Amino acid sequence: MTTGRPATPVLRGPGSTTSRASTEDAFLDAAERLLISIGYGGITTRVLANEAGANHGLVHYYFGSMDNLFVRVLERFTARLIARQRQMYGADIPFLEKWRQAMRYLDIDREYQKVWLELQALSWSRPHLRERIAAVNGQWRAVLTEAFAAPRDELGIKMPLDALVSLVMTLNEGIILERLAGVETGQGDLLDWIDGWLQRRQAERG
Amino acid sequence: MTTGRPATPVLRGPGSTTSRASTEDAFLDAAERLLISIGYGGITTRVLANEAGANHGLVHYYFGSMDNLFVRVLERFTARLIARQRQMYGADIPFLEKWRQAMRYLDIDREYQKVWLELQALSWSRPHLRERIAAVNGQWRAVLTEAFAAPRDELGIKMPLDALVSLVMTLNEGIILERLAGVETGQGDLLDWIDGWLQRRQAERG
DNA sequence: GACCGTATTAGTCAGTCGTACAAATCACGC
DNA sequence: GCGTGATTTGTACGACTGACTAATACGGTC
Repeated sequence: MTTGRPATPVLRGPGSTTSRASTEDAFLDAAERLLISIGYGGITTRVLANEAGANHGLVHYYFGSMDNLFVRVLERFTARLIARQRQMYGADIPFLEKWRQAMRYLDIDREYQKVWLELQALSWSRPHLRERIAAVNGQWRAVLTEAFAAPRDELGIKMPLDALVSLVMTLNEGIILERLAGVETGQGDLLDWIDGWLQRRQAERG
Repeated sequence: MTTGRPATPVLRGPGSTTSRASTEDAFLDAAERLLISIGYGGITTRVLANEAGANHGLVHYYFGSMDNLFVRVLERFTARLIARQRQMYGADIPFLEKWRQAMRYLDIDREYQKVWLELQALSWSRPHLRERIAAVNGQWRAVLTEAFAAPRDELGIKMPLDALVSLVMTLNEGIILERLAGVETGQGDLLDWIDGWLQRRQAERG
């Protein structure tokens, strides 16, 4: 498990809400692990509290509802990966290298992807969650829009930027969805072809 | 609701299992409607039986488990749409027309898509369902592989067929996933660009 | 009309659920 | 060392769950 942080005791600062942060984090860490392993359907207040090593009554005391806690897990996890992704795309290396790194991340980040899709599935039946889930989608879209604007010109891609970003977004989401269902047929062929296409373009243009 | 069939009383044939089929269908129809409207998480034997107008004990009598019933819903629904899709792709019209019809279906079939993704989400935490869900994915893949083999040659697409099919599959799945979360940004631009690209190719080659 | 197997019903079972809440505990300023 | 408010605990509640069972209704066959 690369994502869960140890429940390090936090140095108590002045004021009143001292250990609150660490307990909240224990819940968020536990929920993250459980979303990855058993999905939201199997998470009850008692199961979650047991995993977090805390009392189940605290879930409502701190978060009000399980839904709210779940969304906080996604938002915290997303912030980590968005920052990493922005840094990667901002590096001063050829675009082809960035693309390859992004495809490696697509392979590595399966735990985040599970959390993201679990929460999406939850939002299908919980309309009040839709907005916050869509916001996460929007953040990823913003990262890709920034990252692909310049390479699009350099590689001479005629497709409008919005269309290109949607192509990459849906490609990623489709691959994630299939992999979660245990399907990987043809994905390697497709990603290999894209890699070759980028190589050729870079050789011609760059 | 365009998908649910009315619970027409079936003419009792000889033998013993006479009205069994109609009761089973009532459950499958009800489950289909409920998967679309509230998702699998909200469906219990009693809710389902109420929607089907039957006794909740019959769920186990007929299907053994809710999971099994859910998968039968998906398989029945898939069979309907696979047949329609094969017929459409088999017609003697230009490929561009077929593609446009497929994109119309992608817009119309949201109820099926909801059922499909609900069942995929269920399979994430139920390993024993994975195989049957993956089989549905395989059926769609087979349809696309047949449908795109000839057009690929005619339009002079260099990408390997498996890669091309994965591109179309993941594109579709990504669009479905985003739409379920209420996100449609850029999809129109992308589909318009693809349409234009196909027009140009057809004009040059066809 | 008696018979038989399937279809159907109502009801029971042992659990689990989210939520609420009073009591206990804790940290900390004074 | 006491008061105070935040934090944590244990317990209880009513509702609900999937699974199961025994009894009954029914439809067709002799």
